[in-house]
Amino acid sequence: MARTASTQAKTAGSVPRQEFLLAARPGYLLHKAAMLLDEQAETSLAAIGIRAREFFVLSAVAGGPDLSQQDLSRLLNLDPTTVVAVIDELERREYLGRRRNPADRRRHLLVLTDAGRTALAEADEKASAIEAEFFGALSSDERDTLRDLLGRVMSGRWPASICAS
Amino acid sequence: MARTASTQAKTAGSVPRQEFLLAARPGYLLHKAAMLLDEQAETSLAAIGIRAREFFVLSAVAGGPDLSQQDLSRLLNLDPTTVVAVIDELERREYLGRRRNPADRRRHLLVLTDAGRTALAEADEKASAIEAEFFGALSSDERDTLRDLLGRVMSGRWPASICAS
DNA sequence: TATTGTTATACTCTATAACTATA
DNA sequence: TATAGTTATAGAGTATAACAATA
Repeated sequence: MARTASTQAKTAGSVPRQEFLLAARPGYLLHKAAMLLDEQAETSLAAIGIRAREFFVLSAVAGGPDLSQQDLSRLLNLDPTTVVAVIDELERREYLGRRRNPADRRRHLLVLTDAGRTALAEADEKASAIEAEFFGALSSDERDTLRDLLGRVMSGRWPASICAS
Repeated sequence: MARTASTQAKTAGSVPRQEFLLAARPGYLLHKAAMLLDEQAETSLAAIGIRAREFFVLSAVAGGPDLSQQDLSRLLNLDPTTVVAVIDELERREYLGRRRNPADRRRHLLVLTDAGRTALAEADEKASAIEAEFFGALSSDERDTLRDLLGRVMSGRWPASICAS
């Protein structure tokens, strides 16, 4: 874990001075908030022995066995070789299994095990707790608004493999 | 640049299926949107030969010469050793200079040169263009709302060195 | 005794290219 | 001829520890 993270928590102030112009940019706020959230998520999930990216993969695979490893790569912004490594590890821990896809024997069907589903449920609970803490300054309505706005920003930017149409 | 990025743009769909549960989480939306924005920012700034982190440092230093390198580390979520490398590079290109701080001779005063100010102005324009494109799906009011919400989330999480009180 | 900046170094993560098997 | 997954390897990025100068 980065040394910057823990130090930051201790020296946290209230609101930045006007001179720090980046803080006025929605883009930088998005970047900075995501960095903080990523750190907290990684720390919190470490308590149950799961990396954030592993949680992402488990969660995506839980949606159905139809996502190829390359789909996961595009969806989760992970290099294809990183996906291999993550799935190797998840398979080693018996959270999921690779089966051949009969429809296209180059691809794998990724299927969760019961242990995988249990781990995912645990991680999902942690994720909710992290969000509750991280977005704690916002009311429930405001959190919905934030989610809608970010959803709109992301609209049209998801890979085709997970889209309805 | 990640291969996932360019591929993603080409295969972009509209809105994720319900089965991709992560897409319903404000936390994951924040994470994913920031990844995309970071990629686009890096690509766009590369056109003028500047890294995103270099832009961040230039912008923070422009606010005043009172931020130490460790302040920058905490503020920008960069390891202290990374800050040294970034400033080395910016100094080599004569965008800024290190002066001894007479008040505390362990610290440096980081001062922008005219060339640094010019580069910053260029980068700032690029940044505005990136934001205009990235948040293009939102109205001006909605963009303000997003900025306010993220600002509230970040409130109390900035390092003391850039805070007013 | 603690802190700032620095260096050297180890480590992790990511990207590149090549290969196998399938289509 | 192209694609999915894999491997090996190179390269970039990050963290760790130690040091000099200063407080």
